[in-house]
Amino acid sequence: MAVTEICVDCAVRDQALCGSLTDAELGALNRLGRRQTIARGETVIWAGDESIICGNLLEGVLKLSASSSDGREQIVGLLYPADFVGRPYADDADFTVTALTDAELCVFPRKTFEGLLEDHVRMERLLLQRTFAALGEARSRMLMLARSSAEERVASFLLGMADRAGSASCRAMPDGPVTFDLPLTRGQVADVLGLTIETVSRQMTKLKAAGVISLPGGRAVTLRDRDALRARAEAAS
Amino acid sequence: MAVTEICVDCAVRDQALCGSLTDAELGALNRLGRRQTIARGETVIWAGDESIICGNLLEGVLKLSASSSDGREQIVGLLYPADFVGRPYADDADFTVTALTDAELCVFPRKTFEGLLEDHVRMERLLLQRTFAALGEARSRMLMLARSSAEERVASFLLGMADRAGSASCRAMPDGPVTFDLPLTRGQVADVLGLTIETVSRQMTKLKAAGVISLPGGRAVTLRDRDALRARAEAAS
DNA sequence: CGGGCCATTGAGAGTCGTCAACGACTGTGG
DNA sequence: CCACAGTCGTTGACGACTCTCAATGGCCCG
Repeated sequence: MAVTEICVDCAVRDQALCGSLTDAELGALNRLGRRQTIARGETVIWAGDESIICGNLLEGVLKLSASSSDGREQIVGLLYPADFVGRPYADDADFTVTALTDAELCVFPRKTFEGLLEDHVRMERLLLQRTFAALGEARSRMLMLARSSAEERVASFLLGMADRAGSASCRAMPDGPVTFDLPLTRGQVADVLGLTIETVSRQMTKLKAAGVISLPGGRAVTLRDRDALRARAEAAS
Repeated sequence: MAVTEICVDCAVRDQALCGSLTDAELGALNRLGRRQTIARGETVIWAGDESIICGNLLEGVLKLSASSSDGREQIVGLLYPADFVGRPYADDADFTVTALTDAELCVFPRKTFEGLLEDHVRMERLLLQRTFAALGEARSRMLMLARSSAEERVASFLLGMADRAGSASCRAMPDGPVTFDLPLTRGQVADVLGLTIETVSRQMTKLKAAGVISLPGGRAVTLRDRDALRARAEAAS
């Protein structure tokens, strides 16, 4: 069977929604979608605009953000490779999607994608499951945003980012020191955690002073004492 | 055609997921589900427990709540009649579901319900759409919880509750004074808004003092000046 | 070398949480 | 019928946490 052009080198083919499709089905997909590269800082979808595209993230990190009329912003979700992007079955996009790093997407016109869902029930079911997972995650974050202190937020954020980075460079020792780069600026971390830049910075230096983490420079972070960090995360998930 | 026993007097039949089914399909449903009544304060689903049931809310108001290990609680969603309850395709329940008023549910064993979804694609699609809607709502609340002041939260909460209550007693004048009963105690309002009882109470009396609302007694609220309330809600959805 | 952007640090102020007291209302039992 | 406890809501005093404003220094790039 001829392999599809687009999908053949897809880095996330078996983790994304398309993993539910057969090779034959992928061939059809190939004709409908296209690759799209995005530079860091570029916005793919604007909240309030017509919901035109859906797709999968292949590479990079995207932010999903909401903002109020007077400019206050909140990042309501981060998207990583293999995550689904977009809002099927709605005329308008709810949130703004912006690239935090250079990124690559595999996109479909929304209507086309809805047709795909209808033709491929397994894919629709997978999307339903993912949407439930995203809903659960969003609700967990509501607890954090509403009830956690700044220290708890920063600590649990670092633990979460370490899990994500750690799985990539999968290490043998689960509790030894880990070093990784945050894909976010302090300002973006603040937008995720519902804090200000200054508060995030202060909490980071506080954790450093306590010997729980190190800040080698740039956006690198080293977790020195994960248990201590977990203790400070308390309320978080 | 013989009408089904359970579904025939269902108050939300055409608004809930079942609205997508034919009469024949409803007949099958009838054998699988059952009615369940819940007293105010009773908990239907405990976070962390096995996810056993799914269903539709027929009557009453339920809260969906998350709590941290040390007891801090946050209401992450409110459920009204015709809303879907439960978490298909997951072994454990993510959140606790508790009745705020006496309530009535139409429930199915989770596995049974998953089978229903597979057999009735239109229902599955409807559930997907609702889940996306719930996700959007949860994310909007994240903005509120992270960035709004106490006054903004209370004002937008009152506007939201008025919309909900107002549609029931559908009035001709869209901006005249409305009176309605909150189905929540001050403590529960605080849990929804991520505040404390005292702060909610103070904001309410502040709005009353400003002539924006009245508090006739009990849990009744009268909106006197909706525009002023909207102005104070600002950042909210 | 100068201009941005980013991160850190300090000082001060404001909002909201905590603790506490009190009144209204309800249901219970003597 | 009344004392009583329990729940709910309000109000006050106080303090802590976080935001705001401001200054500084590092780093990268033109």
